Amino acid sequence: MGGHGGGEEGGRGPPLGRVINPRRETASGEGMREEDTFGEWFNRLLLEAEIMDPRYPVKGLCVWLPYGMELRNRVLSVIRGLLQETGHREVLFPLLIPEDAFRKEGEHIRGFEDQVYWVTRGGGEELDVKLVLRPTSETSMYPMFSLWIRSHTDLPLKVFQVVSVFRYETKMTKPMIRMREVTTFKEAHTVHSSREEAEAQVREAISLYSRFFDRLCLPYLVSRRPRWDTFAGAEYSVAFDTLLPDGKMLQIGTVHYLGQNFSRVFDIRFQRPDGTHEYAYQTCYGISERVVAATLVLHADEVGPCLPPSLAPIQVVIVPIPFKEEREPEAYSEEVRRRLEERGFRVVLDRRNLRPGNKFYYWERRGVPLRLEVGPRESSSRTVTLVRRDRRERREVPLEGLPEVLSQTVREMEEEMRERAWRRMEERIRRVSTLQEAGRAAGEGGAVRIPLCGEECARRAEEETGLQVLGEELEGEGGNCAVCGKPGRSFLMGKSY
RNA sequence: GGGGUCGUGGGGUAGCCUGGUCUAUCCUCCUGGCUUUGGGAGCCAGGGACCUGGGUUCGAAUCCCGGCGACCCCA
Repeated sequence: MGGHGGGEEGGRGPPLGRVINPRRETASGEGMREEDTFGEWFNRLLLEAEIMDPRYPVKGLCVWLPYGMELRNRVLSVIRGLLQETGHREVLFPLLIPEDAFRKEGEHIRGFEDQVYWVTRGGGEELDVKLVLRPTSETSMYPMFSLWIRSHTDLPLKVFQVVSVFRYETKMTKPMIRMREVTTFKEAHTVHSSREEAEAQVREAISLYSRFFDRLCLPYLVSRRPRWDTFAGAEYSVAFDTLLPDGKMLQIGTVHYLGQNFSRVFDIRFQRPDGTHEYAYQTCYGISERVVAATLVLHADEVGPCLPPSLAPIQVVIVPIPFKEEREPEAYSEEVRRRLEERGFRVVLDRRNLRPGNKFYYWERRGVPLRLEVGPRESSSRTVTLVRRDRRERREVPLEGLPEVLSQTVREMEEEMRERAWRRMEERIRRVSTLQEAGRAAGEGGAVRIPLCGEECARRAEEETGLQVLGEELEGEGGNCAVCGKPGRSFLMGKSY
């Protein structure tokens, strides 16, 4: 896994350069400690795990550190793979959008104008045409789509890009969760020749994102956002939310059906086989680095994160347990490392001059999912001691066949991490039938499923509970509306980022 | 949008209320040395800080005002 750290020969050693994070006393318990606030805990986790440095001197901007960058890139390669398998092609549009294009779609501009950054000057000169830093790329892409699309044979068009987007957030910013520069915005945009095909694309996107979150071992809830929370310019929006340890819901993905709202104003038309013209039907859908935040936070314990092994920049750390006058473990641990690298595992052999326990903590803070302890005992019996980061149970495994055992362990571990995270989330999402129960359940740090008959009553429910209506579940059991008593459908309510 | 708490070495803090022995505390971290280290944090030495701009004062880490930044609560 070259390139990690400035360690020993071949870059295989641990990072010996600057170690940013401090040592900390650890307490028992899981994840956040009592005295932690979520924000402070998360900042500390990011810095100690060397994922991100939140200390950049501009509000709402952060720095990705090398180790975090590797994690980010692995996450991206998963989503890239899924998109490419389903016929999406990667593109890259400019960061700057001219004012007139940005202002074309009325709803869209109303949704974003309060939070865009303007570029109004070049050197000492005022610009004739003001430019916005994209808050999202519809208005950057769609004028070009209009040029590209002539005929039904040009459709469907399915593209995506991974870029920074900028939003002048007025709320409190939070590293990776609410940023003014979202540095990892994966946005897909598709164009279709019929409403049916475009809505089928919405379903494909939902299934694609579901598979993506499964790969990250993340639990999620899917709901259709209420009208007032629909993406600016869309006909409807479907969103994925997950529950964070502080009891708030985090939106980790959205899928929007745009209908012809944008194609009309950007003049994206195609010619049908019969010679007539029609405006195209569009969708767009996005995820951001918030998925990395969720992955870190939902699989963490009091020491730090536990990365899903298939995504971890370092999958296995080997810690030699030395013995006086005994050189054998060193040679033996080299052999173990070599064998695993030959089989494609991302491995670090930590030969630093530190006590083993010190190294255990060091790698656990960085979320390395698997550890091999190799001492005189293992050396003489040709075995290793395998420790899973999430369970910390020790288990002796013969060197012969170790790669197979590790592959098996990776599968089991991810399955377990996924199930554990799902269980923890579901336990905290109560099904309730009254507003009083909703308020109480949310007060205990969770969210609720509640039957409501429609958006009017959803509004009322928000006002009376102080909670937010996230949306109507796509698949959910109904019941009588908690506000008016008429037959209703399952809505999600909770506190939200 | 409204309210609150707070900015001290890279990280976490003591000191601030009651201005002066603050040449600023402790832990961690970093550097160097020692030690091949006994399955969960070795030992010794050294390095490193009062967010920023103004004001009050003989004197400001400490008091006042603005800015920037962090965290929390409510809508």
